[in-house]
Amino acid sequence: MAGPVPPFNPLHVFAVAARLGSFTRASEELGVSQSAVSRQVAVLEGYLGTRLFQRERHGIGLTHEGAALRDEVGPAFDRIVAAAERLRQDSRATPLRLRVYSTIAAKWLLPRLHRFEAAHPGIAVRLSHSVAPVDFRRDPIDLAIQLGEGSWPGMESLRLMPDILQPVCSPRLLEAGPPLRGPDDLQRHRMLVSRYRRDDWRDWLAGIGRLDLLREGMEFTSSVLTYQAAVEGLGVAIGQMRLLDHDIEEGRLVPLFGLPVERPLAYHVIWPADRPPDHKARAFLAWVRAEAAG
Amino acid sequence: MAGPVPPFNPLHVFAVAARLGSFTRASEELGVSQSAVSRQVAVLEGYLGTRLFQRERHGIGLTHEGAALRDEVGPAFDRIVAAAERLRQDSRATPLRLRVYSTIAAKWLLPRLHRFEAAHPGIAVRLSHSVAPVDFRRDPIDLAIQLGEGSWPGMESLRLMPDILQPVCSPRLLEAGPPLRGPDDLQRHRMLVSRYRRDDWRDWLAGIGRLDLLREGMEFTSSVLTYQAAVEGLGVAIGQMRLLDHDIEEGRLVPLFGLPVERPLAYHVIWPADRPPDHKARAFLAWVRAEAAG
DNA sequence: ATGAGACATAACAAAAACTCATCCCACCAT
DNA sequence: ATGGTGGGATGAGTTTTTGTTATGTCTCAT
Repeated sequence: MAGPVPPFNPLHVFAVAARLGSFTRASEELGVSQSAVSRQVAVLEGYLGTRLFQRERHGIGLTHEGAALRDEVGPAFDRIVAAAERLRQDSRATPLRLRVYSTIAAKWLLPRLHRFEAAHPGIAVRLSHSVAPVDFRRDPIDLAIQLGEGSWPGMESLRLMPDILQPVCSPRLLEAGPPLRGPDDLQRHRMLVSRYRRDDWRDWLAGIGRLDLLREGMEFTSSVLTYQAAVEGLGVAIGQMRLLDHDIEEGRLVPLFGLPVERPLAYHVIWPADRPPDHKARAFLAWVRAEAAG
Repeated sequence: MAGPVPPFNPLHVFAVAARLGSFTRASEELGVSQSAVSRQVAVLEGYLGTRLFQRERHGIGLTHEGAALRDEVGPAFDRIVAAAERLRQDSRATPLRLRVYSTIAAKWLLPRLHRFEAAHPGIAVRLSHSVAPVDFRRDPIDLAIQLGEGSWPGMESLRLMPDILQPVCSPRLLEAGPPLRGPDDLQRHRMLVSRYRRDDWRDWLAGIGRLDLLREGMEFTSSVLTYQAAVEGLGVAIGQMRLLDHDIEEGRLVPLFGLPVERPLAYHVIWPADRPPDHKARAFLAWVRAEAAG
């Protein structure tokens, strides 16, 4: 049963080209360039030592050998493709259910999720959010991302990234508004606050030893809104730096003062200890860890 | 009929592993490392979003999905492999017939022919030699390599490489024998001559303007023997440099005096003008040209 | 406990596949 | 005949896949 195996990708490309009778149309169906098809067929011909197509005036025609090969491999590939596709569909029917904070979803996970989908086209992801801690017995959830110290009773967890605080504002505000050279200057600016993260300003000010600067701020019902307000130049928000890399890279926000403060809490992926992660969950864990690290 | 296609190599590796029930044994059958099999299966599982094997105590077992997939793709791959193999065998049944000088065969072509076979496993090569010019009407030959000026009546040709002459000897002779600092020193050495290339010494000496040094030499019935005599330290041979690169690289021979002389003749591949090269001949032409150039 | 067997994983290297840009060639409409 | 068009081939360079080595983990048998 051993022996040399033929190159399967060229064979498949050949099968498609033979079915359509044209390299160009095969390249369209396969979503690659015409050049790629031409080359793959040439590779196969080199491997087999036979011409499979006659290159003719305006087009191609199968040789005798080519026709014989197509009759054999065409149906076989159809079968393989169908079987794989069926399995992939079945698998997508039971998606991986994630629960995350909406801030994480909007600012961190969604912008990179396309990469996960590309790497694992068979795994569908369903996201849900809530501010309240997840209850795995009640909620139909496989994995959750939560902020915490890393130990939840009856749960296992994987530490993703720390929660690092630093004030941020729009570059326009920094240029055009009252100066923002040091924490003292915050007194001349509006402080933007997220309802569910009221302590962030306190924690940061405590971290730099300037609790005296704590004031009431303008409150929003979610961190996403708060950051959006900062982008719009409405004031200075206290930012979770690991979630804002995109906004900072693209110049919508700038971090202020160079005084980051790391909170004792960190983002973790958690799951119930009595339900070990299945294949999909493990794939997501490996991926999300790499994303958080890189 | 379009749609995304699954990765075929991982599928094939999976089919083998599923049939054998072991990654390690699959790796042996496929001639790759165990690690490669493990990774290919992991790629496929990632693509499909499903576990195909249960990694168990001491070994693996197919999951439900894995078994279903194997039943579909296993036979399909068998069919593809069989069809390709059959074509390849058929094709090898009519080998490419080459006629070359035995020197070219031994010193240049044979040492690199394995690369051609690796690139075109479907093309079998049959070599024959003769000193006399090829007669395509009489000899059952597809392509020949011959020395000449590049134009043969009724034939097409591809220039391969020039014929460059330079004396060579064994490094031992150079060290232990009488000195060989310049052409004059040849008088104190035996000159080795090939019967069919008697003019080589004359041409070289003429090229450096020292025809006065021409003497009788020790004659051998082929260039291969002549070079072998030089390797054994029996004297100084007049070498065709393009054929001796291997011997020189590996220290069996050293070129002398740094005075190469290019003859007006060059090695060409030739074929009858009324029989254009078929697929195999074209493959060989492309390959041999690249080898001669690189 | 200890070592042997079997799969997983990280880091790196090689080979395959692909792309872009450009040719070449046959056909067709001016 | 001339230039446009459709279809395939090819050179050069890049990206993806595939593979390797070395090492780790886990389980079983001694």
